[in-house]
Amino acid sequence: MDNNHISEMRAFNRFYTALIGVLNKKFLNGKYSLPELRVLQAIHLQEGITASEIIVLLNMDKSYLSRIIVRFEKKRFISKKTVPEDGRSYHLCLTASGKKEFIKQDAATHNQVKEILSQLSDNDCKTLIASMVRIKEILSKPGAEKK
Amino acid sequence: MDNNHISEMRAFNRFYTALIGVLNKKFLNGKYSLPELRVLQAIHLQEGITASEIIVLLNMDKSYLSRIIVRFEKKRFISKKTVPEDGRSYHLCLTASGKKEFIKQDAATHNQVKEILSQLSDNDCKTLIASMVRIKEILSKPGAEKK
DNA sequence: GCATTTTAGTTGACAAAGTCAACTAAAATT
DNA sequence: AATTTTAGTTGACTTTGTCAACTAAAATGC
Repeated sequence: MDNNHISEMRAFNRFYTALIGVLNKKFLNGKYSLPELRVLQAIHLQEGITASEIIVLLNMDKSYLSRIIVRFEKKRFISKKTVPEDGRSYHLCLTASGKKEFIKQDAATHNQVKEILSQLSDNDCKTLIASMVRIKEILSKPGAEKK
Repeated sequence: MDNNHISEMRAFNRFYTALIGVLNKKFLNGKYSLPELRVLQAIHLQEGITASEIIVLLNMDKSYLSRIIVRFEKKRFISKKTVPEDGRSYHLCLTASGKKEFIKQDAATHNQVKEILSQLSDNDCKTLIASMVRIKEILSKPGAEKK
């Protein structure tokens, strides 16, 4: 096993952590926290998702999630419908205003990434994205991402 | 500007955030927090660094850092020497046991990354690292990482 | 079909992480 | 010499996240 490879990957991890940190700080305009937005996104992507599904999906503490849901309910961004065949759980959906708010936030992140890419030459941009796709592919193969 | 590229980059960000999250959870054996380790690392890499330099380097709140330093001082991991030409600041150094502890922690992360890479074929590993290097290069060019 | 165990979600109490403003003392500026 | 800036500390606070206890419904096992 090549030590240089290990160092390189660690360097990349540091680099990318910092980058994402900056991105997150910028787009988190203070209104919502990252986990909150991820919850909105999860519901947006999968209307009717249940809390326990989100817990697995986002690897989240259930009490933490429960409170996030309560907050969004109070804001009328989320609605709950009891699951007919299971009286313990709820189907979560975005309300119209919840959807609107999510779209708005989502557009903001989109634009932020756009801004980064727009500073690159066409060639760099292509290479960048291709590299990202490759990394994702390689690390998604079985084994690499286990807990 | 290609919307697909933007989506790909966002997908990568989500993917890599999750990966780093898992890594961090694993190696943060509970003993130290991430910022704490980054502080140790900063001092390790640059013996005699001052608090205000760390603040810039790690983009950290000074009160937060101050308390981290106090904790490490109490553990005898860090020593302070006043800067001769500036009575307000201190040169920070790792003590022998501080260094030892840092090395230990550092080895743990190293092994963790090693484990990931060891699950890949030689080819995948090479491609992965090359991709990481390329991403870092491209995004380090002026403009892309500004606050 | 009744007793036990498991699961979904909520709540309370708390710990950890991070921020903000006020402060002290030294250095730099004018 | 007076004023402003800078380094670092401290107090008070908010946000973020965790843990364990709890309720009610569902699934399991005799």
